[in-house]
Amino acid sequence: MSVRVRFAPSPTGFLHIGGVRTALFNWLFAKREGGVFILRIEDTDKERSEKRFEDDILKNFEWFGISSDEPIWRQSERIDVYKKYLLQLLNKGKAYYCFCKEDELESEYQAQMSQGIAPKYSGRCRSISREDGELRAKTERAVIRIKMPEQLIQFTDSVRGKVSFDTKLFGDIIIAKGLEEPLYNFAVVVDDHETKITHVIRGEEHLPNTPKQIVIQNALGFPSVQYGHLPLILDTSKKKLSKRFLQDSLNQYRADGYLPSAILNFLVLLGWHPENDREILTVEEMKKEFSLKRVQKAGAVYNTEKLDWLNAMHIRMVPLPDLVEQVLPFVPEIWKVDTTKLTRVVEFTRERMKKLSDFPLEAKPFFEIASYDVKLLMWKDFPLSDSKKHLLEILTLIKSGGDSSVKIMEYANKEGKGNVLWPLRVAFSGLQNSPGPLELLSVFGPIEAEKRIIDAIQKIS
RNA sequence: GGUCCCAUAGUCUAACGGUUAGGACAUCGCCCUUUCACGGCGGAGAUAGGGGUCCGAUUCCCCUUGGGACUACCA
Repeated sequence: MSVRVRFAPSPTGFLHIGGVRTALFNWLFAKREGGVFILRIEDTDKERSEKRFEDDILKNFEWFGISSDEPIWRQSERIDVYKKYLLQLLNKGKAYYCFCKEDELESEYQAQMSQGIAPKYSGRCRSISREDGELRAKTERAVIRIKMPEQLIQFTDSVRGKVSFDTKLFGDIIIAKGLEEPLYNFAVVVDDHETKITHVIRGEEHLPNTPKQIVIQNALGFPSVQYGHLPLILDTSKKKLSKRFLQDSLNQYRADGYLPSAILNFLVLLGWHPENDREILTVEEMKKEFSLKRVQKAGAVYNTEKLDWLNAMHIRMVPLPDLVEQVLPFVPEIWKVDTTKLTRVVEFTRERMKKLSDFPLEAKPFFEIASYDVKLLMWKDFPLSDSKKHLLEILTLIKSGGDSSVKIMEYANKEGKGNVLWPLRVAFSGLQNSPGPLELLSVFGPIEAEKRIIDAIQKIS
């Protein structure tokens, strides 16, 4: 049987990094196994689900290059199907209507909790007959509960191995707020079955839901699926990272010019590691090498220092013309006029960038000179007059034509590299730190060079 | 409180029961170098504690400790 997996976000908020990682692991697993990856929108919660959130999720997936192999599945469009299965459970006596009031239940739970017992539903409405239940449900507000069999649920998790839960602690859980309003645990089971999902790969926070879903699965007579629970992504104090933080960071990364491939590379390493020691991976390599067996059990602290490094590495892997394209959103309009020049500048600055938004800063000296203090032209303890002398000499070298950079290097080797090249670099960039003077010269040419050198000389005198 | 899960450096991680416990990020130092970045070389830094099993435990078992998730008529 071929592998079928899904990623099932609920559109109650913007897509966050944790979701991207879960989706990535599912997607990679499917690709590796030659299977199918499905995107399912879990919008059964009408109050909180919003279209704009769904749009955001889809838009981001496109950016990452992760796509659903089949049409997107929306729970809100499947209400009839859930209803069918709900009825089936009701008819078989495996589920029943419950008319208990929420606030009464609440105080019951409180009482149980204060006695140190796990709070659970008493099963009071179990005794209501099918007919009575249905009748009352027409006029009275009712929820549907599943009869929880008392048993030990055991399953083998792909990443955790054998896991077991005692259903005695659960009680009869609510699976729907009525025939038209299925709840998460129930809808998941139905959807996974309807879409023939073979492997459920999701975050560890879902581990306690698994036995409940297995019970529902059994009641419905569905075959079981293989579960795999991914380690949580934690903050520096080892707590599960907040959705809010994860959402903001994804938006921030996009705005800062992190490459999707670098983010994916960073995320895949959060809980997984290839067989060798290689860590810089392209998406294609991830697809080839991913395996559930090598997924970590312990939670991973989210530390983005490595993301910066990975992003720098990925920036270097992008072919130059593509990189120019990608850097464009960060380039001031006036710099876009000369694309040949822009390309050369990108070439000289790509290794200096950690993220694409670094480009304007790194590229600035190629286009314009910063205002600077005359003292900056001084090399170490040598007098400013030395700098002036060297700049004057370079000026004549440039004016004499030919390959001026060769001549400048010859001169620099004779006079001392720092003596010559430092003031020249400052004259060209006006900066404490910048690319080398010859690189700058090769991009903006002799005319601009002469102008900047003359300005520097005038500053000195 | 209850149930469940987890435990190698600051962080991400590697190690069919036998390794000087490996790699990467970060950090520090040196080199390269006109500066910064890049690059190269090197340093410091870890198996939570205690019991077993075994000729031999990072690895298997138990306990302790610590951390976390879940505990909705949300997903």
